[in-house]
Amino acid sequence: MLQKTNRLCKKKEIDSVFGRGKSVKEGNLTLKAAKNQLDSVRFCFVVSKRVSKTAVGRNLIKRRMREISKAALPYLKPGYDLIFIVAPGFGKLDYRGIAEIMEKTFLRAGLMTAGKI
RNA sequence: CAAGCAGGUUAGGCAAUCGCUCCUCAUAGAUUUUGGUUUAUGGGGGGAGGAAAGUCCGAACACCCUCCCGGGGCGAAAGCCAAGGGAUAAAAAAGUAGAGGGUAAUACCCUUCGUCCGCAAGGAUCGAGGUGCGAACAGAGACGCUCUGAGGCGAAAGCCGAAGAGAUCCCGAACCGCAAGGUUUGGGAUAGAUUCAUAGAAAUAUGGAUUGUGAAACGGCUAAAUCCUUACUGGGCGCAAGAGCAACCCGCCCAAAUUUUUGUUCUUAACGUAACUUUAGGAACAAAAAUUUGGGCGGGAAAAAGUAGCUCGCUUGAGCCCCGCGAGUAAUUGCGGGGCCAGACAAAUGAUUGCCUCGUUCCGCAUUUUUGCGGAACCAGACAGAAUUCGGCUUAUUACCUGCUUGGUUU
RNA sequence: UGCGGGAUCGUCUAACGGUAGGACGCAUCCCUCUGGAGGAUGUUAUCUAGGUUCGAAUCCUAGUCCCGCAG
Repeated sequence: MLQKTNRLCKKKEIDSVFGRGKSVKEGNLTLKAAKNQLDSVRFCFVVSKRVSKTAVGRNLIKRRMREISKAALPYLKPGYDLIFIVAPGFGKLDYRGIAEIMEKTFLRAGLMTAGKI
């Protein structure tokens, strides 16, 4: 689990990222990124009910993405709010598959310099 | 061995690295609510289920409505107000239904009677009293026509019902019309085809039987799943209930500042005077009003808008599990002992690995079959994640165990 | 989390427990030199599974899917 300083929780802030953020799409994953006034990177994960019918399946995807984000945190540029939106078809992937897609997404968005997670 | 019926248990373990949340202790820091609050680090401890699910029921708890009791207060009295407690009686609405029991309570559970289903083990969302719908086809005939109603039966709902009126059908008469038909009027019928017995002079009444049709046939069937009554149960609304604080708004009070007005005192200038007076300006004090700021107290009814700010409720309760001794056929329950109990708030309980068993699939050998042994692969694999809390029900699902029934085969 | 509503032809909708109707579509034909308009004929449906009933779109139970409300 991420620390509280790396979580994006408030509805207002999420709405503002949706409004002014730039989006990058890689496969089934969409990333919305926007600058914030802080030194840290904050994450938010959106997994709709269409991805997985059960709460267990959705929580598993979110937990794995949080772990990958935690591992990637030292390599990322600070000062951004990030929202990951998961599209259907994501539930079949395991940990390594998700990590691969997220790494590609970070590189395409220009948030990461070294390609190591 | 096969098919089936009933009941029960289980829902992996150990370890490594990196993390999250709650409680507690220590250290360091911040801060005038200072044995408080809060931040960081470290030590210790706790951290999903049998269904956490569906939300189909029931309760606890909270608020509201109705009603009852009511400490106390006011009043000459009648009576009025009212903290608080409650659901005996009433209203309304919703539900329940063989009998008896269990429970906080239920549409749940247990025992038992009857009925139905099943060869059986067993099973059923069957069960108060009454009334009532029953198309089409088939059939002679399909719930039996409507209203008033003397009288009778019944605890009630309601039922039976002499007689009369209307309606429909059949038979007939008169009139109108070329005819189809129409109007008026008389009689009969409106539960019954055939047959038997009894009573009777008879009409008829009562009781029984029958072919065929059909789901159902003058005697029943069917209401939790379209009604009424009786008996029983106060009702509604759900923790996004509800409460407090802050903030905001309104009112009052206090303090300070500024402005304006008035009054008093002092002073400057001007007209005039012996002098007071008068006019204009300044300073000080007092009073009033307005505005702003700060503090305190009280309130926020209705409507509209904004903000999902903080805290409590919030997790130990009708608790759950095990053992022993009792009550009871049982569900359940009394006493004693021991053990266990998550509390987040965009929402923790995890991620990546290693090993061990439990399993699953495949292959080979032995065996009549079941099965056993060996090897390989997958390697805890299914359903599934607390959100106010419990008790049921239902649905989803892994691996197994026990008892019983029927049938087959072998001895 | 709690509470509530719904599912009927391709679409929008009706229907006391008793033959599932209508509109717009679609197909064919007529009309016209052709198309449109108009006319005629036809096509296609009760979310799923049990139950109550002689009989279920309707009533009951369970499930699936969709939608709404809360301060």
